[in-house]
Amino acid sequence: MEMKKNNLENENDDMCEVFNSHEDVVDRVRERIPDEAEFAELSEFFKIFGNPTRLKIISLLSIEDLCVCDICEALDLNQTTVSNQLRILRANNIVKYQKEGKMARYSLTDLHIEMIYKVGLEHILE
Amino acid sequence: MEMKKNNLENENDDMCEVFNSHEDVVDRVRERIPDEAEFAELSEFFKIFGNPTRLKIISLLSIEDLCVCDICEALDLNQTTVSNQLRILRANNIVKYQKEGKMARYSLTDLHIEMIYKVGLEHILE
DNA sequence: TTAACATATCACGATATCATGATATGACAA
DNA sequence: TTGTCATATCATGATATCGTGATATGTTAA
Repeated sequence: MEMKKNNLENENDDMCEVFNSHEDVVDRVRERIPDEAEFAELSEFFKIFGNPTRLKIISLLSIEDLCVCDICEALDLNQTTVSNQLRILRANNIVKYQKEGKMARYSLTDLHIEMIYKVGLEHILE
Repeated sequence: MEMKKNNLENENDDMCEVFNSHEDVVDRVRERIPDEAEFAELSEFFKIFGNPTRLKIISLLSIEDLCVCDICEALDLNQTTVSNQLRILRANNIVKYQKEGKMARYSLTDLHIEMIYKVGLEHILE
């Protein structure tokens, strides 16, 4: 049992016992993934895309920059809902805005956002 | 007020009143976004990425295909947790698997998954 | 058979997230 | 300085999601 650890190619490839599962494979992949903090940050980031209201806002802003009341009207949502979701989008660096008098004109932070949205849409449409 | 509806270029571009917000803009973007059902499906899809355990699994599988117990060990997570998350990933068409005797070897469904994961990671790392 | 192992499902209490009503802020016009 | 409009924040109850213990299923070897 102990000997097997040092084999680069494990001949008994179907074996997967609790204290000796494919160790070489496990060690190899473990080194190549991000750390705990990065996974936490990344999941917070993706969580933002997991809400239809926020996706709708992202979808609109991928077409053109808009003020809050235009977003409300285009989506037929009340102002509180939109404003709350915009706050979350802002806090997570997904949208930015520019004040223009009374108005606030929102836009997507960068192209990553649009790419993620579009690849996701492509995926669900097969 | 009523006349303004038909202007292609609205001269008073800063106006944004409740019943007459930039109508041309609103109408234009409203037509170009997905429908309610697609937003619902897309948000369910992205929700999957919004959990660190699932992201870790996706991250591992973007390196190579793995069986359940290797995932458990590489991530130091108990079997129930991994198996439950794999079920969710399967149900959402994010991973697939192949039975090999007692084992189940998991892999990512397609390249969209890897792309979304990697663009997201790029985004948070600036 | 029986045992051991790999994996899956069920049930549950703790926690997080949602949309929204009430209310606040801040800009402009009268 | 008062009113109105655009937007933001706060508080809340309903709902969803999380990780996990207990348990079930299915495969292989003895």
